[in-house]
Amino acid sequence: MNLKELSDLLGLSQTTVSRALNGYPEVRESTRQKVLEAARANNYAPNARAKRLATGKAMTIGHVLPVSKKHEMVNPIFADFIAGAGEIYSDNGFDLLLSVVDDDSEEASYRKLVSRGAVDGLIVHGPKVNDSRIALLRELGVPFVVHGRSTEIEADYSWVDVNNARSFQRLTEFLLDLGHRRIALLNGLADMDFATRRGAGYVAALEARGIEVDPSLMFHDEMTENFGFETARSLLAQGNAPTAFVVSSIIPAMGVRRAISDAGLEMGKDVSVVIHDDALSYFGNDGDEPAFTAVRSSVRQAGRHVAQALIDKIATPGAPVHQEMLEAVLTVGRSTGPAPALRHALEQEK
Amino acid sequence: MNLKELSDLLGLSQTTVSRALNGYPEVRESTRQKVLEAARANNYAPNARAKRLATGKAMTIGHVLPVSKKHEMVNPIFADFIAGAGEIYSDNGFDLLLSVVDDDSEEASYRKLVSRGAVDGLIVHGPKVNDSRIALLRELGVPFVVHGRSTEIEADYSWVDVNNARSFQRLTEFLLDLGHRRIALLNGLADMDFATRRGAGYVAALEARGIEVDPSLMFHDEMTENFGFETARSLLAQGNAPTAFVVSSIIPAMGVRRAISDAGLEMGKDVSVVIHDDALSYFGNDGDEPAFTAVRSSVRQAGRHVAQALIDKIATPGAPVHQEMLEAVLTVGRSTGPAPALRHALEQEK
DNA sequence: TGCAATTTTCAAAGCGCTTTGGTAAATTGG
DNA sequence: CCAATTTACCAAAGCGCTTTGAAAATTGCA
Repeated sequence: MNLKELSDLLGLSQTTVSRALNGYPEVRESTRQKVLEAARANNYAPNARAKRLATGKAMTIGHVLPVSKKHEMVNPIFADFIAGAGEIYSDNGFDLLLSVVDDDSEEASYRKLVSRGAVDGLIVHGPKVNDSRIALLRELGVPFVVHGRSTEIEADYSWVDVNNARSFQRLTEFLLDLGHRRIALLNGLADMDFATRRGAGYVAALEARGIEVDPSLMFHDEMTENFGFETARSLLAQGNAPTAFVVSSIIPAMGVRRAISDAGLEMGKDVSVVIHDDALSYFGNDGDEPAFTAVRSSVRQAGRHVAQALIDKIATPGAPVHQEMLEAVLTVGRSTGPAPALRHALEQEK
Repeated sequence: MNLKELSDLLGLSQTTVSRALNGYPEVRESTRQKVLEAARANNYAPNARAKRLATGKAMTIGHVLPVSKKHEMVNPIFADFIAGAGEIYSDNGFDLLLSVVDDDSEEASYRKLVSRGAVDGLIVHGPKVNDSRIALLRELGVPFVVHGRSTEIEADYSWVDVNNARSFQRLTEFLLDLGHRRIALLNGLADMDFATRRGAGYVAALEARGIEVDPSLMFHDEMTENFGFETARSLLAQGNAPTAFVVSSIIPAMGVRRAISDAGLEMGKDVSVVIHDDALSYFGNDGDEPAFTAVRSSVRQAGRHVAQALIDKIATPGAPVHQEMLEAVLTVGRSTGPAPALRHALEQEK
């Protein structure tokens, strides 16, 4: 059923039917009711392809998911982020176009999406330091919002981020307060902007206490369970092992926990672990006593905020950029305790 | 830049330019080259909205991601599946439309997507037993492929699935061969079709050995890490605890492992664990000695197959249904060993 | 009752492509 | 060399909507 058929059926013009359906005022209320009912009865929905051509709007937001052929790695936070963003799109009548591309053709993909007119706006995922996509999208003149930020980019652009530096400084300080001095950092890939900021927070906390930063305790990699496991295993096997770990995601933290128990040690007693927790739906790190001490910031919530910001931007092209810092709260769980040296001292006291 | 501008620029008609770009034969090769070069130089790409209206094709595949407001749970395999499917779409010029909907309005969402003409085909995720979506999509007359199957549905429809029953029978037999007799099953939600089949495989293995099935050892829930942890913890704390676990996904298996080590036990020695491994990119359970003994079947690969099947179906409407069973291979890892009783007997022998 | 103002409806143009049904120009065959 | 093809190109229609500009119907007020 198309508009012509529906209007013939009603004995009205296409104009009137279209206006009735789209809520325009210049149509009598009784007519509108008739139209709406006929549309429902005949299961009519305006053809999206025609509507988009006629209005010049795609009513679609693009997300580009770069997939490295090398590692075959998909960012595990992606699904939760998309779920959050998608809720907002649904509520606002937007479609979500997901473009899965090889990571070396990511820019071409953005370019194509825009020149084809397939999207009204784009989300930038996983910005790197000095990310070239930001300049590209500004040049293309398409509305976009970045999930995260990109250091070294001067230009104003819209973003939604968490305070990674402060969070990691806070996590590190927490460990320092417990007497830990050798603290390992398991971070994301070195070129990711968030990893840079997290590293800076970690370093700042150590330096503020006059503790020398040991580069051999800082690791960058894809945040897999295996990365956590292998790194922690080799660290724990060596002399002068760290007594604590700061881990960028709950997934490598699973690996760290595995390495700790494999080594016959106890997490929260012999070795402490703190993490950044994205509040992934299948890894609830919550309740009265979460497994891990963590700064938590729901990536799903971030998805909602990013989506809303982009929709607003599309609706109001002239508006100033949207820059929003989400809070990450520090919650103490069972994965942390006094450093062994300090613990012995405390026990002595009694 | 649109087609009219480009053809004016070239001094050719829109017809000729369109044909040159779309590879039709009735255009001189030298002309085609000129057109292609001008298109490239001017960064021209045909407007997707106009093209879709003109051709009557959306060149878009729809995926519906139902998100339960209750559990706020997103299926963790979704991202990897989408990554696989998306590769195929990109290679074939299709877009991927992802619709995130509340799980009680899922059917309405399919209906709308089709009547709007927004998609040429649909993927059905996570089929339940006797899933109503299959009848709906047949009625709507839209091409679709199911990832999984739906028991009790008589009609022919296209699907790509793994042999869940056989896999779980095999996993259970493997444990039985090691002398385990009390074996717990941590399964997905009871109404999911895959969970039913897996449960059946587990039961079949036990019954074939004349071992009574104990319903108090069978659990159904969302496959979160916490589900694995809580279930295993309470089981291990009670008298007559199981000596082995069959777990439907690596994620709850992480929780089981945590519960085992929290109980001061050793996985692979005191307690054995076998899993279904979807080969999620961030949980590599591979290498010479995988952490878990598992039947593995890459969900990303499944995504590729499902996508290809759907594209074929769209290209050839009259073709017979595509029904494909993917193989899951059993790989032995470090999470399994002889049942304690059997182990003691073996040690005695020496 | 009559006429201007207002409300309601309509015909037709336009969105940017593809595709049908042509027409010249170039090529071929006898 | 000329008719019959074949090749290379074009004008215009059509995809199903929205929206502009105009007409018809209704209302208000003198």
